[in-house]
Amino acid sequence: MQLDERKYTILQAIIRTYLETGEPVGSRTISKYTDLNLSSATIRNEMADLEELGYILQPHTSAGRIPSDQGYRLYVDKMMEEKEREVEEMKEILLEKEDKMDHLLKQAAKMLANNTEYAAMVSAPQYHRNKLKFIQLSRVDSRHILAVIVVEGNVIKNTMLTVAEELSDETLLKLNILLNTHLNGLTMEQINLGMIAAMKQQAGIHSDIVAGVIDAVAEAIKADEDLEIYTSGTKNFFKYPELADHERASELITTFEEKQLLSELVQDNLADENNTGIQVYIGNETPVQGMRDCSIVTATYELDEGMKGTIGIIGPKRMDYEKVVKNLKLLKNQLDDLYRK
Amino acid sequence: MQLDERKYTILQAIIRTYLETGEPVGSRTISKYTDLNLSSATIRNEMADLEELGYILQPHTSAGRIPSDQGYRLYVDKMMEEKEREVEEMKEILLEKEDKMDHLLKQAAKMLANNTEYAAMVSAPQYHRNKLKFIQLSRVDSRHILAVIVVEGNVIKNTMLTVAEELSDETLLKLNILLNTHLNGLTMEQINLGMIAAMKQQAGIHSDIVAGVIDAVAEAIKADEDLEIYTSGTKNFFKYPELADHERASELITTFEEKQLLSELVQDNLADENNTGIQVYIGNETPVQGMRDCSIVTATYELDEGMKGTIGIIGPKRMDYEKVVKNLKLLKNQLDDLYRK
DNA sequence: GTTAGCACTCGACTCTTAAGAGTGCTAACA
DNA sequence: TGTTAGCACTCTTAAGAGTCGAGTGCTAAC
Repeated sequence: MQLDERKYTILQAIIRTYLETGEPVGSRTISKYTDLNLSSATIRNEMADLEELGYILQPHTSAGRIPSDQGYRLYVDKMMEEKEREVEEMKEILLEKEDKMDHLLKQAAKMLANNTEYAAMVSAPQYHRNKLKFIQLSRVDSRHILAVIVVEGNVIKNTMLTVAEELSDETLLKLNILLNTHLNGLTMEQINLGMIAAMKQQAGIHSDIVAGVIDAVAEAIKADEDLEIYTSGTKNFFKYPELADHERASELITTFEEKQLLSELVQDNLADENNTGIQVYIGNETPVQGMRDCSIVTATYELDEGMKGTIGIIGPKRMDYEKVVKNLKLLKNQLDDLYRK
Repeated sequence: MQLDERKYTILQAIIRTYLETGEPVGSRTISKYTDLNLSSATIRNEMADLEELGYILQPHTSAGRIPSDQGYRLYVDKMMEEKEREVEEMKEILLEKEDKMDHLLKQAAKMLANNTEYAAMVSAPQYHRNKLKFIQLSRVDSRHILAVIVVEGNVIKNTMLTVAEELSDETLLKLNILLNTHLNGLTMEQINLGMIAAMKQQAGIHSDIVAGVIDAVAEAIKADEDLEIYTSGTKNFFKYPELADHERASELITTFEEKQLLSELVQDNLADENNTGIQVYIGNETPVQGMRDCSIVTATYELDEGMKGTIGIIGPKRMDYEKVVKNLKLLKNQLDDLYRK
């Protein structure tokens, strides 16, 4: 049996209706809804075929049909094939140009959740194997030295070091030169024990400062490993009865709160090299345990210097995919452009 | 009518039983539970009195009684009066000494939530009216200047400034001196437009850098206003049926997610000068809208240099107050000691 | 002051019933 | 051969009736 045009039209009608109502869709509804001018009986026949093909399901005998994961998948794929949707009628999103990235991303998550009425997540950009760019030691007061470490991608880390006695300007300068000469432009792997020993020796009685700086450098470089993820719109789960029963809701909310569980999603996305931009996971396709009853739509954005991050929407399988894709694309573009202009 | 010893014993028995079960408590249960050796009929009489006094409620005729907010209040007050509970049998909490404060606090929230089975929040410490301590400009590469701003309490802010053309070492040094001379030791209020204008004039063609730094300083000083709050254990709300219905849960979760809404709580706590350490809000006493069906127990911790923060537990009114208080005290002490040893 | 007893109340649960939506199948029609 | 009308059947859902039991308030006796 083949999926001909008419069958697809009916499938589409079923899905659209189900997206709105969340209730199983009956043959009569479709008979009236579409402009095919077919009786409910004919629709019933076609529906039986669609069921046999695996695109729709019957929750129980004598209920209407609901789309299966496979059905959604077909629908989404077709939709994505269509020409890039115009984004014109969307109301302008105001991403205020805050200089603090985390504020911006928090705001982005919130906006996504508000616009779509689903739950949203935004991951901070991940950096690729960082090189050290610059180290600066400064005296803050007689007992404290501030070490500022700048890593490729302009990630900055500060550490306050405590010293037993005040350092002279000269000593500070010497240490600054020592550190920068040895370490600039190096990656984690390139900084080895031999170098560290040599530097400590040169630093003499101030070797503890060198040690402190090295620790901070290590931390600054590996900082990308604990991934920052912002979420918003948790309460939207309650808007969809199929997600809102205690057990499911509790699981979803935990997954959403324990942001580490979402990192799978981010990894999955960033790993996919030929990622065209938007990724849709339906039901069991999800890489995130505990969201098997949901659909997840994600996009990958890229800031300057190869820093990539992920934004995503989590909602019921009967999600308004078009709206969601539109929103994600829009935000993705905004983020892509952010540091490019 | 007076609340005599026997009435209080009965009230206590009602509350204790209700804490466990969450079900209205009947007279027969109390008659068996306490060692007063009173028949259910007598208990019924006393209960009628307690109800008249406002300590307990009847959800409907012919149901048992549940404690009123006033009842809880009495119970909690009496409990707090009792000698400081020993904390001995508590299993040791492992607060690994991470140097990153936010990690530590996140972990603290998680631990609280796990230990108590309620939802937990931890606010990052707030600083009091900050003075500028130190400014440092450094050249990162030919087009970028890094401004590091250190504020009293060793709060550090970094800003990357972009310049049209490379600055000489000499210019940089001059700017550094200019900024530090004018601004060090000043508060937000003390930096006025006249000063800024004077500095810009002295900076000549580099006045845009001065402007950039001033902006960053403003932000660093007011940074305490957008308060960082960490939460954990949202799913625990689902453990208590009285909080788990859709409407309530949705509201609670939103409140918990929109951390700004919790700031009331923190403010309320920090404002209270003669705060002995633990604060209990029952039902309507809460300063947080949308948590009127909950009880909230908070503690204030204090790090070095007068930096204060709040930790808290949010749960149903029938909360195990003793356990919660114990946990909060323990964590408070750990945090208090953190930078003191 | 305490208790036993009794009538009464009211929510929770179970069972039944009816309505309604929707199906599959068959037979007739174009 | 594809489409449609009709009908018996299935299954869910909502409403109603009845029962159970926990718990109360009140009264009268100890």
